[in-house]
Amino acid sequence: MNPAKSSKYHHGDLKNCLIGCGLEILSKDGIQGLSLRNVAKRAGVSEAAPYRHFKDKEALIAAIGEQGFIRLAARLETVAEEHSEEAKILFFQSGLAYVHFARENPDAMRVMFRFRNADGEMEYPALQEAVDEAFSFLIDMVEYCQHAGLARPGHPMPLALSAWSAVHGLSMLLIDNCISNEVLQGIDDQSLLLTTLEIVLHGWQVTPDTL
Amino acid sequence: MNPAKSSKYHHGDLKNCLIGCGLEILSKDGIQGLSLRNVAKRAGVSEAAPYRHFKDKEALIAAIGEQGFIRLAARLETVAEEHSEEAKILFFQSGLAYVHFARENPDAMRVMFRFRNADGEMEYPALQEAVDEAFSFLIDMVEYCQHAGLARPGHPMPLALSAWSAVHGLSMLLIDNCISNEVLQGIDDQSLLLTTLEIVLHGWQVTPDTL
DNA sequence: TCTCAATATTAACATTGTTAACATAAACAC
DNA sequence: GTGTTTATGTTAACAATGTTAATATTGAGA
Repeated sequence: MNPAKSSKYHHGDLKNCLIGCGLEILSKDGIQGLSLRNVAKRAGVSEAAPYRHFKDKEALIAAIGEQGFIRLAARLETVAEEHSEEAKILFFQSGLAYVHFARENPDAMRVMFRFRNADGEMEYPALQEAVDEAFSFLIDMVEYCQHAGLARPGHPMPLALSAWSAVHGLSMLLIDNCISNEVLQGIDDQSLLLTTLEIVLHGWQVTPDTL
Repeated sequence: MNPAKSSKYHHGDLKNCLIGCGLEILSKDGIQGLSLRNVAKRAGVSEAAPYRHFKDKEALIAAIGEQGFIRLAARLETVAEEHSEEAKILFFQSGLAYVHFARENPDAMRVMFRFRNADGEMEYPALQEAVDEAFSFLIDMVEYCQHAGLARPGHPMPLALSAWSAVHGLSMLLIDNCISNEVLQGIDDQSLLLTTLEIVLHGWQVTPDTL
């Protein structure tokens, strides 16, 4: 009578399986198609099974977001390893990697940045750690550029946030399809991205007293 | 028997009323609290009444997003009128206005940028017009800066998109509370915003052959 | 005044998040 | 091994929500 008696009653690794299934559904049908029941069905368990591993739907989405940050951080790490010899190239390749990740995982990207409440409190410490790791990579890169003379000395934080803002903003505008073909008018978005990065890098050399 | 017989059976301006009520709920309870039934209840009509004015929930949200863009465009227009004498001041004030708008209307902001499908097609022409108006303001500002010698000459589009990316990205990171107090370490976010704008403006002077 | 289109209501249905009550199996004490 | 406990899973039910069908009310124009 039971349709899947061959599989164990206890899944074994349901938690990670649910995260994986959630990611697949997110890629295929977007956030709209991501229901707990869908995820459970894809994982081959009953509709209430996820509640043994996640407090509620938001907690599952947070775990999916965490996975996203881990993958983004890993990608940036790879870039850092491959381009550690030249600060300028590292800067551009990092920015490219960020935007490419966003375009390849648009729904994951939207999910990743949705988990702080109004007080700035983070309810999901694991997600926070994943964010921190990605952010510390950014700070390292800024300091590397400072040592290489590509950026003005001083506190790296404002420089880091300006670069993050630019690549994050461009990523969001691209995945939200806000930059339409009519707007681009023949400019391909690869060169658009390079121009934006170029502008930020050049701007990094300005000293604060310019204001 | 009818609880509100005093009010007319026909509302008169239900469409705009629903948009207004939707905006209020969005500001108060966020996107989570925005259900069609909630909006209808606040407008004092039955749960199915909205369907005489909007195809579905998404269409109502699109109308709310349109309102958001109209308000943003109006705010930028005001800035343009007040600071038309000095390109540099116009640039900074525009950026400040964009980010302040986002921080004052975080949920509206998230809703505004959610309405293009995967093909880049916009299903809501009225929303598209509101976006175009805000974007044309941006182009005007870039050209003004070019004439004032603040930005390199040439196609204004890449410059416009770099600035949009920076202020949009910073807005999103701020309203998503991604820039925590530990990260800021005493840097107030007003100066953070100014630094980012300053970096973009300085970067605008670089010529493309720098690459 | 009569008719019709616009607009609103009520009732119903499917989907979904969530919980309670119960079932199964793995881990562990004896 | 045997029995107990704990972790993990299932089924059934409920409330909230988006949506539609059938119906009612009203305003506008012939």
